Amino acid sequence: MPEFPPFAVTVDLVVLTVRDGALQALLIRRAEPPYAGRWALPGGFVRPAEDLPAAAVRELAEETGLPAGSAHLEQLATYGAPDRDPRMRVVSVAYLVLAPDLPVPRAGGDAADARWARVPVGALAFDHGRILADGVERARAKLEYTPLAAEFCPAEFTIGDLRAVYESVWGIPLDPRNFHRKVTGSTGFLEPTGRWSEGGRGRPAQLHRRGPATQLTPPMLRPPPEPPAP
Amino acid sequence: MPEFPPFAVTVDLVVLTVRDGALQALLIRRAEPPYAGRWALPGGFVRPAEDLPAAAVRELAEETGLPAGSAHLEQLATYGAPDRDPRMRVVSVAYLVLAPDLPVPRAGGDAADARWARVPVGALAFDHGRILADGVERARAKLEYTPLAAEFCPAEFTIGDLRAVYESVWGIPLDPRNFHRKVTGSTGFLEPTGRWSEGGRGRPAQLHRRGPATQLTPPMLRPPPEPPAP
DNA sequence: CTAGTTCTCGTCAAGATGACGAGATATGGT
DNA sequence: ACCATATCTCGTCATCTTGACGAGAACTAG
Repeated sequence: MPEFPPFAVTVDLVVLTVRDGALQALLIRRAEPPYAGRWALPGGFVRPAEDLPAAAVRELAEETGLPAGSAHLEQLATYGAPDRDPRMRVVSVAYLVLAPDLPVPRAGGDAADARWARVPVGALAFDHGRILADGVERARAKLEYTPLAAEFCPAEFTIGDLRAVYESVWGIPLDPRNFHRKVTGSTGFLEPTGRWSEGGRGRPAQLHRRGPATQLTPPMLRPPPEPPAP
Repeated sequence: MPEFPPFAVTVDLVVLTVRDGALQALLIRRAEPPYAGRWALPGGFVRPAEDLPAAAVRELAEETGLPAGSAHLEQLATYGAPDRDPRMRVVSVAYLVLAPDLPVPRAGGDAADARWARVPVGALAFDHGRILADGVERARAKLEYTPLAAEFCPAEFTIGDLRAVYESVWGIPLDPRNFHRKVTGSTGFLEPTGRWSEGGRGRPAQLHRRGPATQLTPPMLRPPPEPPAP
C-alpha cells in the first residue's frame, strides 16, 4: 500500500434560523487555542469510522443541544486551504442546517459559550466568515426554487409566517397578496390543516403544513439587484 | 496539540463535454488495485501543501493532458463514507469540469487507458457512479439559471451550436425559434461577433462569444418530467 | 433548377407576474 | 359599544414570458 499524506478532517456547521424577524446564525465561542475566545462556527473532528453526515449530526447535538432529525441538513462545500488552521493540515466539510426558531442553545463540548447572531456577523475564527457567507447565499438561492423556507417554520404555520421567512432571509419586503397567490398556487408546497391561527393581530389565518413537493415550478425569483444609477 | 484521526484526502474529477451530439464523461481505466482494470473517474491524492482546486487542476493535466484554465471548474461535493475505499479511510472532494469538445485524452499517471463515454455509463469503481450522477445533475440544473452552456462551446459558436448543447445535456429537443428568442433576449449571455459560420448545412448563422452575465434572469426552465399516466 | 436544411424574424394564445383595490375578521384603545 | 388598525384572503388589470407555429432568407446537395 502506498504512503499517503495524513490530513485532519472536520465538519463545520452553518446553522441558520429566523428569530425576531431576522436571519440568524448559530455561533460558539472557542474555549481553546487557536482563536481562543473568538466566535466561530460549531464543528469538530470526524471520527475514524464515522460517516460525514453522522459527524455533522453528532456535532450539532453535542455543541448546541439541538436534537437529530429536527432540522434540514445538507452538505454545503469543503474548505481545505493549506494554511486555514495553524496547527495542522485540516480539510473541513461544511454542512448547512436550516432550523425553526429554537430555544437559546446551551454551550457544550469545546464551546465556552453559544448564541444566535444576526447575519451579517462580525469577524469569525479561521475561514468561518467565508463559510457562513457561502451558507447564507445557498439558503437565499434555495428559497427561490425549493420549498425549503418551510424548514424555518414549526410544523404548522400561516402563510404570513412563511412570508416573514422569505422577507427575513432575503432582506426585502414582499407583497402579501402576490405571495399568497404564488404559494397557494404551487402544487405540493403547502397543505391546509383546516385549523386557524389564534392570538395574533388582525384576521386569523389558516394553518398549513409542508407539502410533498421538492421543487418550485416555476420558481419564486428574487427581484434582481438594480445596477447603481449613473 | 490533541491527537486527531488521520485521513487520506483525494480529488475526483467529473469532466463533461458534448461530443457527437451527446453528453460524455471522461473516464480512466485503473492500472492498480483496488478495482484494477475497472473504469473510474480521474483523480488522486492531494499533496501536503497543495490547495484543493490546485490539486484538481494538476490531476486534470496529469491524467488527461487537458491544459489548466481551458475549462470551467467548480467544486461538486465531498464523499467520505467509511468503507468507500477498501485500503484506508479516504475523503474525496469531487470537482466538476465542463470542457468544450477536446481531442481524445491521453492516458497518464495511474491510468492504463482513458476515453470519453456517453452518459449514462456502466458501473464504475468505488462510489464513482454516484459522483458522476451528481455531477451530471448539477450540470443539467446549472444550464437552467446560468450561461454555463457556453463552456461546452469553442470561443465562437452559433446559437444552433448552443442549442445542441442544451439538447444533448438535457436529452430533449428544444424549439429552435423559441430558443433563439430566449438567448438573444437575455442580456449579457451572448455577444455577436459580426462574423458568420461557414460550410455548414443551411443558411449561415451569426457567430457569438460568451457575454459577461453570470446568471440567467429569468432562467430557462426544463419542461418538468410528466408523471406516469394512470 | 429543385429539394432539403437551417437561421432569423413574426404572430398569437395561454400562463405568470407586479401593482393595487376591497371586503372579512380579528385586536386594542377610548 | 365604537372605531382605528392590522392582517388575511380574494379579485382585477396591465405587462411580461412562454409555447406553438408560420414564413421568408440563405445556404448545400444532387
